[in-house]
Amino acid sequence: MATSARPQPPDLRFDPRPEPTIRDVARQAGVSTATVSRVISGSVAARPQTRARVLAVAEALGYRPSAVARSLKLRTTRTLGLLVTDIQNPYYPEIVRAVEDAALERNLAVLLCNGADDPAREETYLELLVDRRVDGIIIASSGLQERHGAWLARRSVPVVLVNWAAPDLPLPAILGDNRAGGRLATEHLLSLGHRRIGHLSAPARNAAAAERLGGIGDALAGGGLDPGSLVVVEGDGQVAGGERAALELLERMPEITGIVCYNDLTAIGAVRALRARGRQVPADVSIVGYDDIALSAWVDPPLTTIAQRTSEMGRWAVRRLGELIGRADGAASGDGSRMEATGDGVSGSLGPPPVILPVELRVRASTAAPRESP
Amino acid sequence: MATSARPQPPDLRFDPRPEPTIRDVARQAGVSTATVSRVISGSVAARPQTRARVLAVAEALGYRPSAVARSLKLRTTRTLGLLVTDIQNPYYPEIVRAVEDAALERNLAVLLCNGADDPAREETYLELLVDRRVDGIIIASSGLQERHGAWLARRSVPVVLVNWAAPDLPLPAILGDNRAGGRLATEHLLSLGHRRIGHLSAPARNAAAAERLGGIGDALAGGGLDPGSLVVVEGDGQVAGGERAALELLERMPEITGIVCYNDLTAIGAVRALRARGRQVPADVSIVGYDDIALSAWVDPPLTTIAQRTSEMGRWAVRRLGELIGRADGAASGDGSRMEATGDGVSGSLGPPPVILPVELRVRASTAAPRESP
DNA sequence: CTGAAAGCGCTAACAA
DNA sequence: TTGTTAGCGCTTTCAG
Repeated sequence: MATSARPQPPDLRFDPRPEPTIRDVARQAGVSTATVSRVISGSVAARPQTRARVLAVAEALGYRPSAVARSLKLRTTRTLGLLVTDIQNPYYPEIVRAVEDAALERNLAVLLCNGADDPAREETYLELLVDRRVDGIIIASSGLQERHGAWLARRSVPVVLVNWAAPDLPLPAILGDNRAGGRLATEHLLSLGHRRIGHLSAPARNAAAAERLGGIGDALAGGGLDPGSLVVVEGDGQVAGGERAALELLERMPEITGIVCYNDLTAIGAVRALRARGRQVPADVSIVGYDDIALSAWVDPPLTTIAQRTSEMGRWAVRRLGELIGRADGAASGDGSRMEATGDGVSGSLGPPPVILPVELRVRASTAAPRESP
Repeated sequence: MATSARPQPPDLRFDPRPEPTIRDVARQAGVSTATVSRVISGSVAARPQTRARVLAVAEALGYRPSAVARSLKLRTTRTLGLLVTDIQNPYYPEIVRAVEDAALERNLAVLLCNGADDPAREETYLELLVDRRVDGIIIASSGLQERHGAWLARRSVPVVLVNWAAPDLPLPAILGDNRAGGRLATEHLLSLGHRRIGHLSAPARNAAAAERLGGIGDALAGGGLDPGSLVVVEGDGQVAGGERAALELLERMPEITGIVCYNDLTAIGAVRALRARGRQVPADVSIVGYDDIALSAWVDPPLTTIAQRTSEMGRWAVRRLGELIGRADGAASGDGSRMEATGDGVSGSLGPPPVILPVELRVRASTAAPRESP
């Protein structure tokens, strides 16, 4: 048996060999702890001899300064909290990766918090992060304002938003140009000759969904179609919801030839639904996704989609948090990213407008001209 | 412009309103900090009146004890490190989720470390975790022993392994029964009538790959076929590698009707390759994946695959780490999970053998009887 | 039941 | 260049 019934038999415990402290090093090197501290941090020059001795002892002992003690003293933990909606949604690992890369560059650690679509859990995490005195929090969980607006308003830690913006709070935010994305997707279908277009959206509380819908309307109007006639069915941003919604869309609009989806997962669900109803993609119906998650290139057919600059978002968020914290510790310097900010600049008391990143149409194989072009 | 050129204009900084400390509470409540500490932690009973007063003040001030100070004093950070191979590989978010859930239950935080397939980065993280004095480390990154065996051997923190086992180190580990998985996948193909079977594996340094291959051999032998005749092509555990490898497999074995893949990603690549060569799945060739990631149900065709008990692994890892740490703080109690341990028990000096979790064949639509059943 | 005091491991004045 | 000292915010003896 690997799992014994006895609670913690002795051999289960890890040998608690304690880490050497700065005093151990100081003692063995015959200097004061202050000197060790200086040598290790390199903040103040020490006599080469002393320096060498301290370093040697530290090395021999395997001394590693305690970040805990240092945090207490320095009042900074060099740790970021990252709260995401749902780590199992393939979009979020991309953000996580981007944030983590940027953080590691500045040797910040990231406490990952997976909201798992549960407001109570989100709150637990928000408090946990404050308790742990993280230097800043990155929230990639749209709609958090509705659920925790009060907390956000009285927060005691810098917060930046990724992939959404809080409508009523002066929080720095970065997100893709959702309106343009919706428009691009739709224009693509129009240019292929589609005229009977539907939309699979996300729950209305999702601001991005509304924006994208707006963009779709823009494109329709631009193409001389009536935006009011667009049939919209609400999905849930997941495959299952996309499938369900697509089925309904087919009932309500059997003659449909093009579908713009809220995201790639929804699009994948739509493809499944269409197949289940005997329609080919793209031969019978074209489908456009959104986000360009890795997955979208792997499915059959590979999805035409709107690409977001996810890694740029992560990078920006970490950098921005660095500015807010004020500790000018930069492995900073230009990473070559140029970001175009839109917004009227008349931001009232709401602080600078969110940074809006351009999006891009990525044409793959889920779209084609409709069977009978008019 | 959202991003100003001036470095950190004043309005960019976050108002550093400091958190109230235990002394603030003590002062306002007219008691000593010791009393506040006792009331907050509930460790020692206080006079109801005092208690109420302290709680009221704490509430009013929005006092949240500093986990940093507490960590220093208590010599425990209530934080776990989780090192994964690649967060962008959809298998890992499932582990992350499981670990995180289990950790949150015991209110432990998780420092996420994404190795990103980079040994140097892994090492950086290992040291970072030690510096931060995490209470334990979960490593879900197979093959780490080859890269960081020395570090693992002299580690000063409890470590448990998830989804792999270190051959030469006495580290607690939990993983799926890879040999059985390989066997199950193959037996499934055999039972459908397949006789010309190939295998798309992962790099040989991957111990799981070897085990699975062994299982395939077992099944072949059991079915009266010569295991030596199995054609194996090495992929990379990703879609791209699977695609490449499948193409090669087709060249070397054009008459193939069944393919066992190292994992689902490889299987997805194989499906793509087959299609590219004009072969239908499963009509012409059947494909079996491994892992049962969410994705495998969404692709076309939905993958027949081997399911691992990922969330059980995560849960176990956290629990086991709790035992190793010895701090008997349990939101513990039975979570109903029963795990069957195999292994001969003759573990020599290598500690208890790894916990081996059973795996399960999940039949979907990527497998069928071969066209011409013999 | 409560307070005084020491100390977790580190850094930063301030002196020397 | 180096040592002494105080203190970050908390918990925990030890007295009272």
